[in-house]
Amino acid sequence: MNRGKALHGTVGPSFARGAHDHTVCLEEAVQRAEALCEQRGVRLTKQRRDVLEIVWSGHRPLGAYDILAVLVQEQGRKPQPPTVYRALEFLQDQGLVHRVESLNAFVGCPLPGERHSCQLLLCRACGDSAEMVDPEAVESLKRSAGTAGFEVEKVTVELKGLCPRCASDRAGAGA
Amino acid sequence: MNRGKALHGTVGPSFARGAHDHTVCLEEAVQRAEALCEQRGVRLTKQRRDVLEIVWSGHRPLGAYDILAVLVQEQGRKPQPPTVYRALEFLQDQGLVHRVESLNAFVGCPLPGERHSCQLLLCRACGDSAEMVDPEAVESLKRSAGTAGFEVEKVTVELKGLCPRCASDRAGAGA
DNA sequence: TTGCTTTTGTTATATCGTTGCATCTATAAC
DNA sequence: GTTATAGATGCAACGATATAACAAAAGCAA
Repeated sequence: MNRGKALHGTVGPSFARGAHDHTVCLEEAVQRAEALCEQRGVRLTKQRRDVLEIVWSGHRPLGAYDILAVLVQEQGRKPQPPTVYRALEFLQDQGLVHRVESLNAFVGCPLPGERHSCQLLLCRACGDSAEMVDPEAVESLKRSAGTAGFEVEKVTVELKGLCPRCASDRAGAGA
Repeated sequence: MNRGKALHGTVGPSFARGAHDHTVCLEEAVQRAEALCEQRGVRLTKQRRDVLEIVWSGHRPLGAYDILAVLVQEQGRKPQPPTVYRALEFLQDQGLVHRVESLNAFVGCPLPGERHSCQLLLCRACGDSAEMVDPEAVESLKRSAGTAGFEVEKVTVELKGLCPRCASDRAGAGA
């Protein structure tokens, strides 16, 4: 878990730490979600939990229709797009998942409950993502915008590039 | 024009400066585009120039289908989506327009030719946008990502909130 | 002119997201 | 327990965004 961790640098089980036990990773995410929803008096229904688990099945952002496909595969019923989008909306409102604007996709948030604007690292090679917290950058952005008279409400930062693994693979291949 | 201007703070005819002569603004943008394309030996065809002018008809990001609608309205012919997307792709490659990821829309770049990652200010009330340059923030982001072993190739920053005009309108309304 | 490359036209289709309304389910008041 | 209510889900249709594949045309150079 990340509770009590200083909010600077990469957070969550990002590719920065290499391999990890994803079963545990997923379990902890669901437990955090349960605790938060309980605490806030909102309902983490089966649909919502299912969608959360699918999003958390990896660290690669998933499209709404990817999620839908998994739901269809896993269950007898045949949910429609609104089902998925509604669940995602709830999860976003609760800060449990982030929307990745540049991919039209969704990814689990390793820091639910903490008020933060997230900075996402997106690997263009393997598709994996990680969340990073850089308060200085965010402060600088807000300051610059403020100088221009702009009142910032939401900060979206997405960095595209190569994750450590893919970068070294590329280097190793002689590129 | 912005040539020679220090690359820090808002750039272009943003809402930071209030009203401006947009006819001149558009003309200069097209002239910059022509000069750049000439210099690079690429072709700013009629289609591409038309799309550029439509994008630059205001400072509000336009969707591809908005642009398409204007093309249909202005011309006898009836272009199809690929026409617009191809023109937009060209203009993006040449750094003449930016894609606004969080809006699935496109907006003219006031700094073509300069190598920069753009930080966009997006007003949620009036829809207008402005471009800002904050090298410190970008450096900080790259540094943070680098610490995690991530090789940054592209930095996307979009700030949503209220532009000066809309912010003061709101305040004036007693809100 | 001829041949080649680049651009545009055209049709169809893929992908992403929402509206509107009916139905069901959990919760609470009685 | 029954019933009223709000919240959640099911469902059908649709709207918005984006691309694939191939044909035709336009620019350019030998």
